[in-house]
Amino acid sequence: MDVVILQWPAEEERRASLLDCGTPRLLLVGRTALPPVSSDPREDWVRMPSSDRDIQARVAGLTLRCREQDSGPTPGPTLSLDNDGILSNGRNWVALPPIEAALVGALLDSSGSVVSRATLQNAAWPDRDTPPNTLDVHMTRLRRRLVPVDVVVRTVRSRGYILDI
Amino acid sequence: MDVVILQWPAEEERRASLLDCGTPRLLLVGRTALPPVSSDPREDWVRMPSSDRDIQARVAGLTLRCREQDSGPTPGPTLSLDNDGILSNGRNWVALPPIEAALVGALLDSSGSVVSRATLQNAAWPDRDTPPNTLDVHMTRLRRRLVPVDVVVRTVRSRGYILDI
DNA sequence: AGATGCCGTTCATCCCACCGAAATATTGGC
DNA sequence: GCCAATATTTCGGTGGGATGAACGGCATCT
Repeated sequence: MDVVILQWPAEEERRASLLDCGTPRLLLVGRTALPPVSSDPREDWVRMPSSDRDIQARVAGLTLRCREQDSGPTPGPTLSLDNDGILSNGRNWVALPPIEAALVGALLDSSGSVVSRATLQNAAWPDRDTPPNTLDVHMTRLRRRLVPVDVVVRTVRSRGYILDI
Repeated sequence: MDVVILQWPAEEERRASLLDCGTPRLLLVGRTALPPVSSDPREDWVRMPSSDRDIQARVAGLTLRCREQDSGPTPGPTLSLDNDGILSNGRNWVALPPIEAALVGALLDSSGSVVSRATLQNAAWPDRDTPPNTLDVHMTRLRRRLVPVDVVVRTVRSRGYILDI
């Protein structure tokens, strides 16, 4: 887990998204900006300008702190899908309708590798076959629903789809 | 729990003893000193010289972080239901009539996962079965009553209900 | 007893999430 | 530019839930 370094307050939105997925981050605080106050142990900041040595030290501290914490009770941002179609990522979650749950299930099973359209069709409609476009439609809907939990489905043209967290 | 401010590396021994008793501390790092690298979330440091504003921000961050951590691994606001049907969330509370209390009880037992309609029916009417719509009506009333205590019951279509805090 | 208020039940109706299909738009490879 | 693959939008149908209203039981208050 690497520390992400970003500008503050310029990259405020990026910071928010990193916070959501629990990525450790170091904010470089502009000369006149107000430093952010956060309770997140995965965040730190330095007032710019600052020596490389100090920045390295902050990064090292952050890394240590995260490692410590990850080895603790919090196993880290895990993506999981339960039997009721609840997909949770960290503290966020969504309820997926049956078909979309089946699709995510198939994508999750082969997490990290591409899943073919045929496999997905089979997972979602085991006992029937559908016009090919149906899958596309459900993919679009699924993608929309996954936005709040910060999960992305990438398409690999003429090969299939793959999950990206 | 107050933050102790001390010089680094001059007060190295004092730092060690504060670390032992878990007191939050902010090290003022001398102009040429090497910054300490620590995994302790109750410690922070600033390179001197530094503005009061920045030091205040560090102290505030440390304080927040400690408070968060002290409140234990359960970060959620304590939601509890007693035997008299009093549901309290922080300093807010409501009195629930017997059936609604039973419903909340069941939802709370499986907090974090979906509770089926069947389970809820069984919790609310253990010795008899009701027309399915009865549950809906009680759910509607329950929701209305839960607004002031800031608790939401989400429905997971054709699966059941889940508590959301 | 009558009045009042809370609770539980049922009924009737309305809303909206989910799904499938078809039409249209966009993208990528050649 | 052309074609194939994929995206997106729209529409209608279906069924699960949500909601409001009405009724009866039961307690408390006057």
